[in-house]
Amino acid sequence: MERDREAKAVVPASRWDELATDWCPVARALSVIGDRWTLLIVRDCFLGKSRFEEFQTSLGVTRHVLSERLKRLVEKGVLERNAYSQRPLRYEYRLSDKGRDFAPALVGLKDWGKKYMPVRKPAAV
Amino acid sequence: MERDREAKAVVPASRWDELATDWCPVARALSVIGDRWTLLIVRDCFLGKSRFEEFQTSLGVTRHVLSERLKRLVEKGVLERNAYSQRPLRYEYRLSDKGRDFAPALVGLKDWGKKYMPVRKPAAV
DNA sequence: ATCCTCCGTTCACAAAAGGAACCTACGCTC
DNA sequence: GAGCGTAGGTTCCTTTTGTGAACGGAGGAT
Repeated sequence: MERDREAKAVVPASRWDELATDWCPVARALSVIGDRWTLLIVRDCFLGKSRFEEFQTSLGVTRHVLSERLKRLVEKGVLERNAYSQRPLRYEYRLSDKGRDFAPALVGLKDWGKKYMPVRKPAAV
Repeated sequence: MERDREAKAVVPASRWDELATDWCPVARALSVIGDRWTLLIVRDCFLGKSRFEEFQTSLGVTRHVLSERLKRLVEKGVLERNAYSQRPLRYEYRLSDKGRDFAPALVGLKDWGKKYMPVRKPAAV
């Protein structure tokens, strides 16, 4: 029996969702992408990754959390979940227009990180 | 006796810190500002807020977490902690240059939030 | 038949956030 | 000088999240 996975909102509500109706657009943006892993998943999508295993090995996030974050991103319309294979029925996650339009914000983060968080190997103590 | 609060790194290391040396500048940026409250604190700073109580009442974050985040932001050089009063010894938190330079990223988030997360009162079910 | 791959789910435990009370140091008022 | 108020935290306990590792299912490859 196919359990009705698609049907219901699977990600439980949390304090996060309170931000979704905040007066401040930054807060509302954070209600969707404002956690460590979510933003990194989106970054990976921009880098062309699209599959569960790709995200998992790239990020080192636990499968549990990855699964939850992907569901949320799909729910919120940032990603789209499409079957890329019918016979072994497999899904991929791709940026929606909403997701692609996140690029400027990501670039802002990238530039700041590049400028203020340089990679330097810590000098031996 | 003045306990040596200033001296030691107070915020314990966490998985977050692993991101600080990531190859990706976005990840490195997230290692500093990549959590819900931190980014909102920074936003408040841009809005002119600077004191513990202001952040606390504005955000509704617990004092515990606020205290930790402020310490981290100071440690990481995003905020500066200055005494604004000597006799009752009180401190304020102000954006550093590094912090102020975060503006473009914040604007990116704001624009995205404004466009894709409009405030709409949920229709009564 | 048996192993392998992909995409998850489940479970027990560790880490972090939430909530409320408490503390310190000073100023103000009575 | 006792008591109240204020700013900036800290401490304690509970609840929520995240981690790590194992398991599952549906099909392919050998």
